[in-house]
Amino acid sequence: MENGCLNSVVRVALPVPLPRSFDYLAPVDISVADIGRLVRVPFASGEKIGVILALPDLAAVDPARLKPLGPVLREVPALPADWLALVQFAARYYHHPLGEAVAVALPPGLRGAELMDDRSADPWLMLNEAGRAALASPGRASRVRALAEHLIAGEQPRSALVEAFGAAAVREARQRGWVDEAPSCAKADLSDAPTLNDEQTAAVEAVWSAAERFSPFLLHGITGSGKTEVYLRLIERALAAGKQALLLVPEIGLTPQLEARVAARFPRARRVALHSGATDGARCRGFIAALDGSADIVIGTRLSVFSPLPRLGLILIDEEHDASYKQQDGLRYSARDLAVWRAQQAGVPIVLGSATPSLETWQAAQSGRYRMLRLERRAAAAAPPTVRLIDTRRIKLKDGLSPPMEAAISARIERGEQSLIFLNRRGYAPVLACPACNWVSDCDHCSAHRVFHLSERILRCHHCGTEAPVPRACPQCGNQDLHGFGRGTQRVEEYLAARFPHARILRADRDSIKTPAHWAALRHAIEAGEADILVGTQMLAKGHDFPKLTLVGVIGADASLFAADYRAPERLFQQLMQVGGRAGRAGLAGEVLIQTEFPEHPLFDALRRQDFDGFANAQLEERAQAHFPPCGAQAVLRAEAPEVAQAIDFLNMAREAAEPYADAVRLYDAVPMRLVRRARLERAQLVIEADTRGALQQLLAHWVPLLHAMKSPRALRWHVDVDPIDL
DNA sequence: TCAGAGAAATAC
DNA sequence: TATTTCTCTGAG
Repeated sequence: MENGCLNSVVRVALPVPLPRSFDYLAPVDISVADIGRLVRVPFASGEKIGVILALPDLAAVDPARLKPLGPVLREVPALPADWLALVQFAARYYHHPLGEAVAVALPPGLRGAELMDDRSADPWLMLNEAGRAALASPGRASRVRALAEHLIAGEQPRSALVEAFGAAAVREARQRGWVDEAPSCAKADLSDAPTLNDEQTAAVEAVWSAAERFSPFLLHGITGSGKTEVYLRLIERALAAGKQALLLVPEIGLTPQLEARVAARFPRARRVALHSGATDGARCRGFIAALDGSADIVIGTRLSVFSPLPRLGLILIDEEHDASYKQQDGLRYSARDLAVWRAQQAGVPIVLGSATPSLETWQAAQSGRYRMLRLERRAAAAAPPTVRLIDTRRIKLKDGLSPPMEAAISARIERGEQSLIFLNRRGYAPVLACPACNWVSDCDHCSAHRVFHLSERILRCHHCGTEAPVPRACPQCGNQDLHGFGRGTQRVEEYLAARFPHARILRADRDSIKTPAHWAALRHAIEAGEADILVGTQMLAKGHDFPKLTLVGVIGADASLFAADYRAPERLFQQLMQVGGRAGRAGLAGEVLIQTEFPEHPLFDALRRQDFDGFANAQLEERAQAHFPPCGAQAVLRAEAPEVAQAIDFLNMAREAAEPYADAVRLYDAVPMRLVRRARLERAQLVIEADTRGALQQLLAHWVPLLHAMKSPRALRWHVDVDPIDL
C-alpha cells in the first residue's frame, strides 16, 4: 500500500446531490493541464462524467478505496481556474453540492451523455450528440444564426439570403426571435451612434477611468435616459482594449432586441447570446466561443454569468433589480450577486443599471460601496409622465374600471393615441364559483383556486398548470348559473371591447403570447399604431418604446400595498415606475392613472413626485428597524412532503440541530407556507436571520452538513435558499 | 423458508 | 439521486 508518489490522486466534481467531491487514482499521463477538463469515471455500479478539480497530494478517503480514473476529454479546452473558483464559490455560498453546481454552470451539451453503456475509450462519447456536433462543426443552427445577423446588420438583401439558406431558414430565424422582421434597418443605424449628453459622458468616463480594477457602479437612470447607450459606449471601450464584455439582461423576451442593437453597433465583433431558450448546440458553441476567447461580447440571461471569459474586461447588468436574476430552483443563485463577485475576482468594473434599483444595490450606493452614476435627463426630451390617483372608495366600478379611467381612454382614442391598462392578473376571473352552494373552482393539487379562462373554456391552476374544462353546471348542486368572481386581463379586454366597440384592442399576457415571434408581432403592431387600447400584465411593463402610448391605467394595485411580503412595496413601486415609463416617450405628454382606495399611501405620494430616492430611503429605514435585508441577512430552509406535518417535523428537527450554533442568528418557527399545497406536495419553511452575511454563512456552514445527515421520510425534499427574494 | 416491500446505507 | 443491501413480515 505504498502511496508516496505525489499527484497520484485526481479530485473530481460529479453531478450527484452529495456535498463533496470524489478522488480517483490518476493515470500516469495526468498533469495540471487536465484540471478543468471533463472526465469519465466509474461511480457506484455505473459511470459518470465529471470535471477535474485538482490533483491533491493526498486522497480525502482511504487510498485503498480509490478507483482508477477513466478517459479525459482533451479535445475541449480546459475550464480555467477562475471559472472553477466561481462555481466553487457559488456552491459554497448557496450551500449546494459542488458537482451539481458544476452541472448548472456548464451548457447542457457539455454536461455529459445520458447513456453510458458504450465503454469505448473514445472521449468524445462523453458528450451528448448536441455537444459533439457543436464542437465538431458549425451546424445548421449557427448558419441560420449567421443569416439572422446579416439581416440585422442589413449587409445583404433578403433575396440573396433566401437563396443561400432557403426560405425555411429565414422563417426559423424569425420564429426564434433572432430577427425582428425583414431587413430594413441597417448601415444608417451603424454610423450614427447618438451623441452623448454630459451625464452619459460622465458615466462612461467614470467607469472607464476605473477599467483596470474592481469598481462597482450603480447606473441610476430613469426610463428613456439612455442607459443602453452608456452600455454600448463602454462595450466599445472594452473591445478597443482587447477585452471581453459580459452583458446580463433580465429575460429571454428582451434578449433579441438588445442583441440586435449590439449587433448593429458592433457588426464585426464576435457576439454570443446565451439564454435557456437557445438550443443545446447554440449554448454549447457560445460557451466554447467564450471559453476559447474568440467571443468578444456575451449577452445573456442569468445563466450566462457562468460563461468562462479569459479576457473579461467589463460586466454590465441591465435592470439589475429584476427578480429573474435569482434562480428559483436547484442552485438558487443570484446572477447579479455572482457577477459582482466575479468582477471583484477578475479586477474589472461592473455597472448595475436600473431606473428603480433593488434596495440591496441602493444601500451599497448610499454607503459608498458602489459609486452612483445618475442619468436624470430623458434623452428624448419628453417630460416625465404625470401621475394621478383615482380614489375608488366612493366610485362605482364597472368591471374594475372607473368613469375617469374610461374618460381618459376615450380621450386618447379621439386623439389617435394609445392607452395601456395594466393589471397583474391573467385569465378571465381568478375564481369560478357557484352562488347557490358556495362551490369554488379549487385546484385538486394545490391550495389555490383554478383560474377561469373564458376564451379557452378551461379552469387552469396557475401554480401547477393543471387544467379542467369549465363545468356547464355546478359539480356540487347542479346550478347552471356559475359566476366568475374578480377580474383578469381577459375580462377587462372583454369589457373594453363592449365599452369602446370601435377601438382596436390588444391583450398581452402569458396566455396570449407564447413565443418570441408572437411578442415581436405584437410589438410591431403596437409601434405601427395598429391598436388603440392595450391590456396586459407586467409583460408590457418592460422594454420598448411605444411612441403613441400616452396613457397608462393601473388597476388592482391595492392588493400589493398591504401584502405580508416585506418586499411587496419595493416591487410595486418598481413595477409602477416601470409601466409608467411606457407613457409619453416621443414628445407626447404621458399620464399615469392609478385606481386605488388608499390615495394617501406614501408609496403613491413618492410615485407622484417620481421620487425614487425618497421612497427607497424610507424603505431602507423600515428594513433597518426590522433588520430585514439589506440591513441583515436571511436564508430559508424549505421542506415539502405529502403531508405538511412531515415537513414541519423535519424543520423542527433541523431547528433543534441549529440551536447550538445559533447565538449570532435568529431562528424563526417552522411554519406552513402561504400556498401550503402545490402540485400534491405540502410545504413548510423556517426562516433564519442574522445581522451580517458572515454570521449567516457561519451558521449555514455548520448546519447544512447536519441536514444532509438527518434522517427523513423518503418522500420529503428540502432545500436551502440563501438571500431568498420571496418568503 | 422465502418472496416482497420498504427502510437504510452507500457512492471515491 | 440512484442503486444496492438490510430487515421485517406473513403466507405456505
